[in-house]
Amino acid sequence: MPELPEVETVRRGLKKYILNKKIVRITVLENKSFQPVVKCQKLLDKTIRNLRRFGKALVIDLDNGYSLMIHLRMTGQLIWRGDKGEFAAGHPSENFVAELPNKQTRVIFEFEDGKLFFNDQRKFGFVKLMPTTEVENDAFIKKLGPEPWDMDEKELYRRCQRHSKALIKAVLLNQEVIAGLGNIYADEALFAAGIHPERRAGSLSEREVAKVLTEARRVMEAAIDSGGSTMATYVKADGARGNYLDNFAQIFGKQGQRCPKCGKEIKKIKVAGRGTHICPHCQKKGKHD
DNA sequence: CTAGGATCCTGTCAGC
DNA sequence: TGCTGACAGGATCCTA
Repeated sequence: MPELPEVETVRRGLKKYILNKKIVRITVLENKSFQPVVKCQKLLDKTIRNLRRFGKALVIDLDNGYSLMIHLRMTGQLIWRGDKGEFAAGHPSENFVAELPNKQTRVIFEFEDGKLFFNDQRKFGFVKLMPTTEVENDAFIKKLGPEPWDMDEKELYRRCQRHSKALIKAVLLNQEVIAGLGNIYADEALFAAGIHPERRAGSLSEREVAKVLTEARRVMEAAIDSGGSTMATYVKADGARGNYLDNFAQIFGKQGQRCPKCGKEIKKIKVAGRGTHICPHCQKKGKHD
């Protein structure tokens, strides 16, 4: 998915088009994607009052005391097609420029001046309707760790010590430890910090943990800063996949290419069940400081 | 309690 | 061409 920077890009982009707008029609094409589907008509004639983000979850507050929590998981996308513009973000694919709805479209929210499509190839993502007062009690949101900017390096170090036997990459992917990092930004942050993803979290020094946190913030800030315009460019382009990531990433998806720091070959390995990109020269397993 | 693997689902790609 | 297995920007459930 869509990690924190992409969800933030969705939030900012959608806000321009749907804030204070009324939902005039709702179509659920895949029941699994809207929970609970029997209540979907509660959205009818309701107005969007706020868009919030909790880690990788987007929350849309309505004016009737209800909220929509949207999680894009691996392949979710939110695509706006309106009279006054288009916007697409989430998992990049040809859907960004395709005719919609299509067979990956799960939910359609219609407004007076446009349509919002929730597309999701693998159906892991979902839209969940709940009272606004219940959002912060939602199991996922309740367990969520602090945002990278809301915790200091000592706090992250403490959390690494608590999961001392786990691999550092697994710890960074754990949303209860720190909110928002996914497979791309975990690899990017570890590469930038010069830390091998298979190091045990408890083996990192305070200084190494501080470096990881600093780099995680830096790569995510950079992605958010470039996200909006890059996505807009992407939509207008030919739909060829991957421009955004290819331009942004230093290490992710770059296996076989040369490390930007030392020039040696970037490798792809499996860590914590996920494809993981490293420079074996710059990220050594035994390295301590 | 933690750590690690299987699982949900659709689609694409490499290799035979 | 058709088949097979691996893999995918995530999180949860189950087991040890």
